[in-house]
Amino acid sequence: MRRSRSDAAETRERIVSTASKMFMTKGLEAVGMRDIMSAAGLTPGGFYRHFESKEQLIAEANRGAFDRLLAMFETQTRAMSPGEALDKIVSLYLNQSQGEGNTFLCPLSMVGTELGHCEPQVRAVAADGYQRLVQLVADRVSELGRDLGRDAALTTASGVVSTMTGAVMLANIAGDKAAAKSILSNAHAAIKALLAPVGGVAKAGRRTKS
Amino acid sequence: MRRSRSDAAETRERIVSTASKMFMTKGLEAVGMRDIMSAAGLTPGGFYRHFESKEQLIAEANRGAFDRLLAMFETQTRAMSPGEALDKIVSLYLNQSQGEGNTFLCPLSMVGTELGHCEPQVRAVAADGYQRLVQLVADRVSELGRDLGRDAALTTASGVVSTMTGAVMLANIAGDKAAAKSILSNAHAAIKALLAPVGGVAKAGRRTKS
DNA sequence: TGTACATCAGTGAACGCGCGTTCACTGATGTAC
DNA sequence: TGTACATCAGTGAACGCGCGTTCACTGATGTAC
Repeated sequence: MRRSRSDAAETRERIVSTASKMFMTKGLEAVGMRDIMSAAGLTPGGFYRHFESKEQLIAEANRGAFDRLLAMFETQTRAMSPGEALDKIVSLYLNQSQGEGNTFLCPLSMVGTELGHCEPQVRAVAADGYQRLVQLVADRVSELGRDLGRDAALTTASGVVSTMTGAVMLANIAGDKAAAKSILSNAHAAIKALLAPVGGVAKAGRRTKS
Repeated sequence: MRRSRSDAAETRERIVSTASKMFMTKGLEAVGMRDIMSAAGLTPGGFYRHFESKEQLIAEANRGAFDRLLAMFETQTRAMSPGEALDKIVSLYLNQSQGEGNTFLCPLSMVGTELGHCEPQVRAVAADGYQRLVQLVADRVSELGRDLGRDAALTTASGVVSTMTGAVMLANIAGDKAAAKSILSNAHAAIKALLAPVGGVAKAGRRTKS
């Protein structure tokens, strides 16, 4: 039975956001079309009124996940000093999959190695998400260390993002909760050490503009 | 036609090592039993004379990959100073998937997020591999900074491993070779910065035992 | 505004396919005497 | 050492299943007059 245009648009969004959560928590290949559609309260056939293929849904679901994650970082750190903002972003990122209601999950750390084997369309979304995440961090790093060049800020930010994504991925593999916590707190310490010379939040050595 | 026991043992090893390479480069779910068996010069049915299931093969293939990787690190850094050894290990790890003949690939960075969704048996192998990798790095860090406690060395090593695994995973997602190289060299710089205060190889600040 | 018709969101059964796995079979290897 | 037999590594067709996708269909929505 046909639905109104706004109903249809709502359905489409519901499919994408439902799929996004399922893909992040269970993996791209492990989640089937029937799983997604029934979780969205629909039957399988309806999917193809909205999307061309599962591949396209994966691309949109990941883009959506990046959008939500980055927007959340922006709002959560609004009006914070760059040092505080960086620490908050790192904390939020590292703990993304620790609690129960994990509404903001990053594709890079949750399904990163699967993305590496996807079609160019999907990989482009992932590569773009990575760039946006690095830029978000680099902006704060730039503010923190005003004497730093643009390149130095991007280099530092890239290192921070590698550490964060790696740590969350490893924490998801770790058997027990304690091992996961340990990986994450070690990564947090490493990132603080990385940011310290810029003038950061760490206890250790500080170096500011002149 | 039955083969001798040594032939059979050889066959078993060939299946594991063939599977290991294929799993690392294409992903665990993307590689089918027929692919593996035909790459090993066999037909599908023979598989079950050696293994109980694909799951068991995944576990063994990953254990083998860790064994080879860690043994390679040991031999490649034998008789090096701890600082040189660390730098060599980091270089080798970061460039594992850059060349053509990638014979030493780490499951954590190649199929890490897929491992997170596997059965406990497989996750245990991955978690153990992670611990061994951290220990290998921590040993060198300990040698480098003799005044460092055991815990501090492990913490630093854990940070280094998070950064390495994240960087290689991200480099595998990156569209072009240049972006990949950039991610890897930024990660290398971050790790040097992390190791510098221990008394490491970086140009920046050095701090040794009194 | 009311009516007639085209559109199309959503249904749910069905399609083809490739997956992991099983199985009857072959014949060289290993074993018992 | 030679012979008879059991074992089992490897074959390749087949099984059942779940996947992504297609399709005829339904009926409310949108459109034309």
